[in-house]
Amino acid sequence: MSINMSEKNEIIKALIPLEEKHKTNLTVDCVIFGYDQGDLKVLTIECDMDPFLGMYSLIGDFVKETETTNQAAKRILKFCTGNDDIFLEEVQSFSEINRHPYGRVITIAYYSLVQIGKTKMTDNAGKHLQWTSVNNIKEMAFDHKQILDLCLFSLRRSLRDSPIGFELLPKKFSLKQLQTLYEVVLDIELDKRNFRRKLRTMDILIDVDELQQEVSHRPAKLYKFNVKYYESKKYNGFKFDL
Amino acid sequence: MSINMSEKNEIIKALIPLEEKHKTNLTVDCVIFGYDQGDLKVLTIECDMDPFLGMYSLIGDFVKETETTNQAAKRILKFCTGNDDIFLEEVQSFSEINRHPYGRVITIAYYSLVQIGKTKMTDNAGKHLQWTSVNNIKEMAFDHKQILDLCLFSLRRSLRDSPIGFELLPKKFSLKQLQTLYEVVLDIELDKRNFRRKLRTMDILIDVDELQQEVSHRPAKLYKFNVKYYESKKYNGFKFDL
DNA sequence: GCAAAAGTGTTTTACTTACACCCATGT
DNA sequence: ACATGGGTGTAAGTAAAACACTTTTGC
Repeated sequence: MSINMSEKNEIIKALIPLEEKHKTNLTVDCVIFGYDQGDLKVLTIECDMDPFLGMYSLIGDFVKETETTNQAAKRILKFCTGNDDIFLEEVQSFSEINRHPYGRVITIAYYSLVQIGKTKMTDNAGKHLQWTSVNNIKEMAFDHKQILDLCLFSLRRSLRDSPIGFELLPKKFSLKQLQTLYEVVLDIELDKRNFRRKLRTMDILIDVDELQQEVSHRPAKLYKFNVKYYESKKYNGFKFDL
Repeated sequence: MSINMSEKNEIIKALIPLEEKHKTNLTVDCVIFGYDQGDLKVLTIECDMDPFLGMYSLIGDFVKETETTNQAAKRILKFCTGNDDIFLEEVQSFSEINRHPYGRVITIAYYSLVQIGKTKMTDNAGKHLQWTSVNNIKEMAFDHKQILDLCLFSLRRSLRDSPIGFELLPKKFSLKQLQTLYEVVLDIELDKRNFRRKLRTMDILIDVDELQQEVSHRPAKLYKFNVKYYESKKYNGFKFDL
């Protein structure tokens, strides 16, 4: 006696207890942003799934029974970049019925910010990871372009009202680097003197008393973000705002 | 031949195809805010599940195979309030392993804003729905207090930078009503004249040329929110900000 | 000494805050 | 006429925007 696939599925469904009936496939997808030489990048892989073969895809995985969605996202980040302790923020779920060719898959989108220099890219599992300029991505597999766009929107919003830009820069950076980051990601122009004054009055940078190396012009002073000071101030009515 | 429950579960698990292995129970939970006489309220039911019996609970349900999470939330809202077309916003997922006594259940939290006067409370399915003052809720079933707190945080943020306060008021309202709403929800004091000037310069209210009825003092003028005008302006660099 | 980017203050303008009295209605 | 909340403008202070030249380094 043999049964076909859809008969088998029917039998399985009948066996599954009531409280299992509503179960759904749940994944997380990570928009991993990096910043390099005036260019906002996102970590992509080539999609190996049928109607989207070869297209850019985000990095995601199923949420396991023993982990939270946050832990799933952190696991993916660790896998892709080699780092724990990465800035991570949940953005939104995506649950259109036919968003995935395999069947119903609901995903929760996260974005994270990494310093490209600190990531050891593990070209693992045969999948080729690469940093792709956000501006060069016109389409992606599944609904991943939509996910990317929303995460970018969310990043832009957060960039203005919390000090997360530093997550994309090396620990020590020049004021010019910081300003360019803001200009590139937000797609705006900033006045050098006003930008610097604002940072000065916010008082969240530490002058590390070092200079840029190997530039063919006057080297800039380097600073680092004063995390502790900011953390202590932010619960005392202080508002980051750039 | 008879088999016990855990044996049965093992058999079922073995039958389930690979891509089903990661399936999880997914629900949505709705924080339905209403505003009444200077008091922010939330729609609650009594929990009928064991360790939380009798405690306040949010309203939620499983996400069905044929609906998006948004549609699930809208279905719940329709069921509870009788209305479609309700302001609805996804906030965050909650996925702690043991957040639910039945087993692994991941939920996506939504908050929505309704005009209490417009809701026909359907005390359906034997569950008693009631409006409870947010300030009176010290604990809730499951992790629902945490969900409520986060939704309230999210509401407060949105209240300042988008014109959603109107969703909680009747179509026609006085400036005082609007100001009190802001004061109550944000827990701040506002200056009457400055508040009014700000609204005047934003130019998003229409004077409906009616007066308050049945008050034992000088009746206030009534206004309505100029949705169309706001929608046309917001893509032209205009920024709501209160 | 010249190219290239770093660094630095002042003035104007717009926005925010603080504040007190008269007005319209019901009783 | 009085109690109650509705309605209005101005002045001072603070934050944002606009703007140009000097300094340091490598070549």
